[in-house]
Amino acid sequence: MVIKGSSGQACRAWQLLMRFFFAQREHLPGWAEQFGLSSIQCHALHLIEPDRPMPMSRLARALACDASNVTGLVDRLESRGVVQRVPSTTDRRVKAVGLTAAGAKLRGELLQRVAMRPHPLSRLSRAERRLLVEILEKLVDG
Amino acid sequence: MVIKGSSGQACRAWQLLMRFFFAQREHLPGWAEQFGLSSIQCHALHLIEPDRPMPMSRLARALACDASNVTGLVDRLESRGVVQRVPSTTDRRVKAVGLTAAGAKLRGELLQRVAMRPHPLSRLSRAERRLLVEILEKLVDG
DNA sequence: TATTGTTATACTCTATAACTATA
DNA sequence: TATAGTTATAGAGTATAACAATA
Repeated sequence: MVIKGSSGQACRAWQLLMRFFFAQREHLPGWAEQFGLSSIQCHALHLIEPDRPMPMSRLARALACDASNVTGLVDRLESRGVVQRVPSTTDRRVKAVGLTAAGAKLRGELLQRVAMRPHPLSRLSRAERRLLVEILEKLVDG
Repeated sequence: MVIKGSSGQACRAWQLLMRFFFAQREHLPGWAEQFGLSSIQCHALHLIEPDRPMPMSRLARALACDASNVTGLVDRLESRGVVQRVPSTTDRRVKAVGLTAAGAKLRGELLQRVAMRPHPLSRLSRAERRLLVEILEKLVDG
């Protein structure tokens, strides 16, 4: 596939990042299923820190989706027993989403499993890894 | 967010790649909408090369989804006027998905736009880009 | 018998619009 | 008036199972 535009290397790097993206997109749902969750549910669970309930509206912003979706998403997570709606004490309109004990446990396992996962990265040298981190930080934060 | 397991740097790199993944996941649908397509439809369109119709079953494998989904996906792409089902001459069971003239044009614009997109990558030095490509190749192919 | 594509069905994710209860 | 969350509705992506046509 030949593409014109930009520098050759930047373009190639971008294509590779896209291939990475679609590879993840294919593998993630199967991976998440280990935990009885969809990939977006995993993402939501990882965003909610233990003992720190997050208002639904903030969760919607963090997930970059409409607030109306969060209702159903949280419904499903709640019926799965991993989160719990807790009313705000300061604003009676607000409901926050907090982890249950089971949710905090599951989230821990999930993060642990993610951390153990990067087998392909372990083939990189120490110097390569350091540089990759530097580059990705520029990419993700910028 | 503190995670135990693996080496610190590999873990950090993996977290960054995941952040990249979810950032893309948020931005891609909006980006694809420019073309009147969903992100998966963009992905499919980019997989089908001009003058090279691809059997539905192969497309399903390439998209890593069940064959039954491809029926609807191709229906929508067909009603959008960018692809066309063409019967195989050698096996009367198979239908291949080929680009229409409009589809080939759209695909070209799409790839062009992707190529022009990597602004964050252009901030990298030449050496950084080269190394990033090397590392990503190991990651994606492995 | 096995494979290709389709249909039927069901669930999740997504958006928009209208509604309620609060602020 | 504006905001937080819900509901109703619609469309797209996903899977499984059953089916017809073909190999």
